[in-house]
Formats: sequence, structure tokens, C-alpha cells
Amino acid sequence: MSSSTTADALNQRLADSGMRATPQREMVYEILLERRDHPTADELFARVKAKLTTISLATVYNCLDALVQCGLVRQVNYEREPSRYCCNLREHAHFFDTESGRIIDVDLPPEYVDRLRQVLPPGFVVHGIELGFRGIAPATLSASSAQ
Amino acid sequence: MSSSTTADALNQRLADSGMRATPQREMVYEILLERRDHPTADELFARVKAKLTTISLATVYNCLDALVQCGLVRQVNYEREPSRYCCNLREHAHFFDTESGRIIDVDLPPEYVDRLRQVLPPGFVVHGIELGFRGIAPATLSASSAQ
DNA sequence: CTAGGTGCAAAAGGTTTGCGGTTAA
DNA sequence: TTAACCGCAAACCTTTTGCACCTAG
Repeated sequence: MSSSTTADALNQRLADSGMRATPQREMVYEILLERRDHPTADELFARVKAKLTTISLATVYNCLDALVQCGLVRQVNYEREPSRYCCNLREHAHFFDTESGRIIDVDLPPEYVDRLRQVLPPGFVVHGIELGFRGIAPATLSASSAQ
Repeated sequence: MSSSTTADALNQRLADSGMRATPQREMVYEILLERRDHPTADELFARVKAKLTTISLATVYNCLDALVQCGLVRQVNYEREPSRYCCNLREHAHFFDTESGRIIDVDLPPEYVDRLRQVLPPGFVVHGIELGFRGIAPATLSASSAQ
């Protein structure tokens, strides 16, 4: 049920971008949805391999590229660390907790985003905004998403 | 004169962080100030090598690390591209022009920065904020800094 | 039948490190 | 004299690519 609807949605999204659904892509996406904790490709590889034992790391990278390209996944970069992957499609910023290494999603209200771009002089065409905080999160916040 | 005062400032900053001034560090910093165009380490290496012919790429990386650590230089990362280096110490965002590859500094008024952090729920300790825009800059803007 | 995907291994590419020699406090 | 720093080369690590094989449309 829920799993089949996400599979359908994935199928649709991939098709819209001229790509096919495959067991590997479905599994990578499913595992990414399972815990929304911004894993690296390597970490994801380990989790996926437990269920699809023959998958390779290169395929995980390829699947993630496909998911990013079709707009279902966001690639999150912090400094020069390995990329992390995020299946939260809402407009949000990232808080990088330097103590735990955790990434926390912070929802951004639409009017906040509008105000963000107002800092640009006129004439700039904006295709994307990236807002990141670095610091220490309240210890009590154990989930991977705030607000 | 101006060059000697920046050298003094560099010396001071390095000393404050327990490091020495060296010809290589001075030259890397000077070249970085010359054109404020966010070069990569490689690019900087080429420019510095023209004046300090024996310098090595590893030393450029080490010098940049030193300059970043003592707070005179900011390391700017965009997606997974090579790091770029920025000697603008004012609070500012970066606009990544996807057509030219250029990075444009956008000054952030203090009250804007204050408003940025207001999106965080209470309890978060912020040590740094990174705001980046991706898009197309007005062609007329040829300088590397806006506002 | 053919375009697109997978898995493997090797390559790429930016950055870091180890080491012997040098320099400045 | 001794701790910091340089230059060189090798190592590192994440990501990409080439290639042979497979599979769905």
C-alpha cells in the first residue's frame, strides 16, 4: 500500500525525466525514506546491501544521481565532507551539528524564502537558494527534523 | 606602504593563532587580495608560482589552511567543485553564476543576518551561517562584488 | 533488437600526509 | 637547538568512468 504508492510516484517521476524504475533505484529510495537521517552514499550502500546483496557502490551513486535528477532527492554538501542525501522535498535549511555530525532540517516558510532573495540587487535570476547553519543543536532534539 | 601594513596584519593574525609569517604565506595572501575573484587552490598556485617559482601546490594548500585558520580567508564550497578562497571578511553571501562560473559576493546587513537565525527554534547555538544563491547574474556586473 | 541499467574494477581528481632538509625564534 | 615550515612524492578518499553483460520496452 504505502510502499506501492511511493513506488508508483517514483516510477512516475523517473519516467518524467526519461528514466526507468529499477529494483535498485526503488530500494535506494525506500531505504532513504526509512530513516530520514541524511546518510552518505557509503552508509546508504551498507543499508541497501543488507537487502539487495549484489548491489555495488557505483550503482548506489548512479541511483542517487537518478533520484536527484528527477527531483526526489536533494544532495547536501557540507564543507568538503562526503555528500549526504536528503529526501525532504519541502523548502528547508540545514543545521550542521558540529558535535554530533548530525544534520537537522529546518523548515523555511515561503515568505522567509522570499525575504532571503531580497538581499540581491535587481537583475539576478535565482534558480536555487542554499541556507546552512553550523553550530550546536539542543541535546533534546533527537529527531532529524525540526519544526 | 599598504603592502607592508597588510603584511603586518597578517603577521599579527598568524601570531595570534600560534603560527609564523613566511614568504609563502605572505605571497599567497597578497595574490589573493590582488584580484578578489575566488580562485581555486590550483589557480592560486599558478599565480603565486609566477612570483615564487619554487613554491609547491602542497604549500599553497598549507598556506591557505593557515590563512583560513587565522581567520583572514574564507573557504567557499559550491556543490562538489574544488574549494575556492575568499578574502572578503565582511558578512556576505555568495551568488554562484551558473553561466560564467563566477562567484559574486553579496553583502549582508547585520539586521539581515539576525533575521536569518530567527528561523531556528530556540536552543540552537549558531557558530556560522552560510547563504548561497545559484542562478544567473546580470551580464553588466563584471566585478566580483555586489553592493 | 536496442537503449538504458547493473556490477566490477580501474581511473580521476582534489586534498592530505610523510619525510628529509631548511629556517626562524 | 628545536619547533615550525617547505617541497616533493606518494597516499588518500570520494566519486566517476569504461566495459562486458543483462534486461525491459
